[in-house]
Amino acid sequence: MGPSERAERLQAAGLKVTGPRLAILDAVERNRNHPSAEEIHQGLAESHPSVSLSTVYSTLGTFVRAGLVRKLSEVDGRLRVDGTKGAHDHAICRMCGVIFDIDRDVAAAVATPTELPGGLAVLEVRVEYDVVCSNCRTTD
Amino acid sequence: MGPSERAERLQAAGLKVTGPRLAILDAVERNRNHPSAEEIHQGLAESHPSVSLSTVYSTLGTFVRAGLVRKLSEVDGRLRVDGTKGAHDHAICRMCGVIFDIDRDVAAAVATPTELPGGLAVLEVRVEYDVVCSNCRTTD
DNA sequence: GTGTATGCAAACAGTTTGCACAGAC
DNA sequence: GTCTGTGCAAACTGTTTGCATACAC
Repeated sequence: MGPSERAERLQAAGLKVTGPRLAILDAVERNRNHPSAEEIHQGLAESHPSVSLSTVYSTLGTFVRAGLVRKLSEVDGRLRVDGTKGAHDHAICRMCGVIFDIDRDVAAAVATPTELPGGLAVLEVRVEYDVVCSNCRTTD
Repeated sequence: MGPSERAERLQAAGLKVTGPRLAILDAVERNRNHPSAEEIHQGLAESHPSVSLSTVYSTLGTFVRAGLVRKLSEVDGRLRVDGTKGAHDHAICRMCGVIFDIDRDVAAAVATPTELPGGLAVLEVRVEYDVVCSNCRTTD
C-alpha cells in the first residue's frame, strides 16, 4: 500500500492528512500483533522521533471513531488496536498474552442475531478464545 | 444463601474464612451488575466500613484464582467481576455501558472447538455483544 | 504459635487534559 | 487566515506493592 493511498483514505474519512497520522496508520496496519499505544509509539521512535505518545493516543482515538482501526478491550486492560480489515475474532494465550487472529469461518458457527431478549439491538458480535498456544504448551 | 454456606464454599476452595471475604463474596454474588472493585468497596461502606479498597482488590484476585467469581475484561478497562454461576455471555450497551447477561442457548449457536489452527488449545470461549439497550434507543 | 489476610500509604502504569505553537486546508 | 492537530508537562484513575498489625487455624 503506497503512502498516497493512505492519504486518500484519511481524506475519505474526513481527516486532515498529517505526518503523524500517516505514520501511525502505517504502524498500526503493518503491525499484525495488535499493538498497544506504547508499542506504536516505540515503533515510530526511529522514523518519526518527534511524534509524542499523547499524539499517538489522540490519533488512535480519532482513527477508532472514524472506523479506520478497531479497538480491542481484551487482556491486560491496555488499549490495543487492530488494523486488520474484515471480521475476525481473537484468541488470547492465557500464559503469554499473545493475541492471535482467528478467521471466524474456520472456528465457530456464530449466529449473529440482530436483536437479543430485552430489546437489545446488536451492533457487533465479538468472540474471544482463551487458549494456550503451542509454544507455551511445549515449554511447560 | 446463608452465611454458613458461603463459609463452607470458602473452605472448600481452600481459603481461610474471614469477615472481609464473606462480605466481599456476598457483595459480588448479590450485585448482578458486574460491579467494579470500587463499586464493591462502596457497597461495603455501611456494613463493613473498615474493609479497605486494597483488600477488595486482593480478595477479588484470590476469588478469581480460586474460580469463585469470573473476571470480565470488557469495556472501560476497569476490573469487573461476575458472581453468576454457569456459562453465559455478555452484552454491553455502547451508549451507557451497562452489561447484560445473555444466556448462551438463547442467543447464538457457538460451536466450541477444543483446538484452533496453529495448535491453540481452547480453554474457554467468550462471546460479547455490542448493543444499544432499549433505554438508550428510546431516549435518543 | 504460625502463617496468611488485612489496612494503610505510597508507588506505579496507562491514559487524559490544558495550553501554547505549528501546520493543513 | 482559520481552525484543527501536535507536543509537552502535569493531572488523573485504577491497580499494585511494602510493610506492620491482626486474625484464622
